[in-house]
Amino acid sequence: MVSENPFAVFHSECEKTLADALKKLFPKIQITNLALEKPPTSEFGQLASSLCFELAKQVAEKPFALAKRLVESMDKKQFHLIEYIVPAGAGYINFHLDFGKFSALTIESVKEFDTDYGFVKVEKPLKIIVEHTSVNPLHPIHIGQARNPVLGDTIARLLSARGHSVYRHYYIDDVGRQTSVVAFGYDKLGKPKPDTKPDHFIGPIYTITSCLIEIDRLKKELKRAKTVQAEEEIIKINRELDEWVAISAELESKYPQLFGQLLDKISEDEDPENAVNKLNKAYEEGETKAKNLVREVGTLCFEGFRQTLNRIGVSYDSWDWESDFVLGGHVAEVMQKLKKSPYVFMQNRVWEFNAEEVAQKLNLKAKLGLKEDYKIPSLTLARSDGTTLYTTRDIAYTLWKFQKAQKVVNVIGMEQALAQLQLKIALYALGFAEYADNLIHFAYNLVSLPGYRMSSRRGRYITFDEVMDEAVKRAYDEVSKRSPQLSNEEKQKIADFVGIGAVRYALAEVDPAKPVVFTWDRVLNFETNSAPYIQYTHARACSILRKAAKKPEKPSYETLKEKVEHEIVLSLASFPDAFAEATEYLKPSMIADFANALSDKFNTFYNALPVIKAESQELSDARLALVDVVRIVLRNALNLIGIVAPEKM
RNA sequence: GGGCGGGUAGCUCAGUACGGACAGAGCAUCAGCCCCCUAAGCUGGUGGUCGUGGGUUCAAAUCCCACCCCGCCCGCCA
Repeated sequence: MVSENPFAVFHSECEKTLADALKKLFPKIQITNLALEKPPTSEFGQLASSLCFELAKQVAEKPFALAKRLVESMDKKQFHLIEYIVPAGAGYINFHLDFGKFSALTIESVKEFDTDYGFVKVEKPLKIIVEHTSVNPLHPIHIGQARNPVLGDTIARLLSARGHSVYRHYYIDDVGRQTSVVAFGYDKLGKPKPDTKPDHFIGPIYTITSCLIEIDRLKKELKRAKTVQAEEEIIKINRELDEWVAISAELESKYPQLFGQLLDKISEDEDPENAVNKLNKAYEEGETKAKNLVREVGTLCFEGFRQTLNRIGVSYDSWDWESDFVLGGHVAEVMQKLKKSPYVFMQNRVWEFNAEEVAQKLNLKAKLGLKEDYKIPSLTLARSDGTTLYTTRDIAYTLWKFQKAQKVVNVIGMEQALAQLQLKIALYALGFAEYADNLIHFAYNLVSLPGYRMSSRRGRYITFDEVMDEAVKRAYDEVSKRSPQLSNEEKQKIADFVGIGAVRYALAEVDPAKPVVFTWDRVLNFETNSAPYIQYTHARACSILRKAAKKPEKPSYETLKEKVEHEIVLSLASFPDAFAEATEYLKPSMIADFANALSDKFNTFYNALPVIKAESQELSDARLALVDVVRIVLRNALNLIGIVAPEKM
């Protein structure tokens, strides 16, 4: 007998036994929640019910006495996976597994389902778009942003394994003003060919150009403020100016040649800020020259992004240019529809979307988890020069996504929570309530550097490429230390998946809601609770199987009597539930935790009990089978979070 | 000022959605383990007012209320 979810078989057996007993003793009492949960230690069995505490209130009897009576009334002949049931504590009912049978069920099930074990399918598969990363094409992806592709890709893998049709989209935000800034600088330099990785080449151009324009703007503002003697403003501008001048000095010493070139060229311009705005407007209007220029820079950057992401196992089904939605008229169409709705008004010569009014009229606040007296800020839809703003464009993009999918998950930093809320409310306002309900903002917290926030505008960041390079380098040192006998080529290969795996694990393992301060030793961990630890455990399992050099012929699973063996079996059997929960609640970290916990148990087992040289052939075969299924589950879990499961390391 | 998120061992974090049995790991630190299938490992010790104060409950890290600290957002940026 096999099952795609062995623990669920036990669970439903307990449920039925308990429900039957309840019905027999208290036919009139209705209790819907049987309160079955996993007890803290195996001493209390593998499932327990605290229902007697609740029941006690209704029947005026002590919880423990109730537990005792219920247990006594149970029909032991019906037991299959249950070995025995006991009342315990102050009134718990503890269900103990018959591990002889349960080990057989679990091990056979894992073997049978193999590469698909654990991945229980959803009843109604959906088409789901996961939009993630969507870093602007201005500079290399930095470590602060790197949390996004890792989380996004892992979510996509989870949903896909769950049976959904998943499409990974990258939204190329090429319309924003910043894109025009970098294009402006690039143009000033005479569109140079990159002499390094293209995104690393573009990065400093953006930062320096942005800095020079900012200084120019502030100087002009200062002049204006001085003519009207606005003292407070002058102080404020001066402070800002000081900061930017300091940044420019930093940039000049870092990139002397490039800085000089850009300074010369940009100073030639009377009003660089205005030139950028003009470029931005021309781009939105689809003017050929502007379009070619901006797309050229964007494409260069993306070539670099593709390389970076590919290295960590992240790929996309679609790269969506934001400008296509502007040029294709989708954004204008949305604007038209919104203006026709009663929720858009004119203020200071621009159109504003009254999200607050929509929420009130359509009674959305409770549904969206907002306090009734919270006033949702309005959203400005376009600039006074007619160019569009980010969230407005995102509405058009979102509508497009829903033509292709029933559910959309946007992996976007939590700092954009308000914009995402306004976007959702706009969908309701336009009459697309069903879309709004199926739009999920998967928010994650910021990654900062010790002492300060990463800032691409200020050129303060550590690139994702650097982090991976460093991780692989350190992994190489580790491999050389631990396995000096390997060839250089082998060492390099191992260092690669260990280093990259460590980075991926470190970013996926922490709850996305937590803020993260980046430090090297946080990411480059090769000990317990890291990808290398789990990879090592997998390799150890493979090593035993290799050394045994045979299939288990007649395993006798009843011989697996050690506590740690039972714990392993239980863990394996719980993988399908862990997977389903991780997927339903979009919690990639649960898979990492699961794999780590299973590794802990396996290593304890490895250290304490011989497999190949076990006391008897039956036991040896049973343990061999156990090792094999641990290997399968570790591999499946690692694959789910995009980490290589190596046979040797 | 308002909104959102976070606050658990010296450090990094699980656990909070659905309240349950003495709050779990890792790092650091201390003491041990390669006779044996990979020591990137294992065993044991030290270490906790679960931000604070109330409340609900047989039972609260978990639910409710108030407050404190940190971060983010409230832009004709994205």
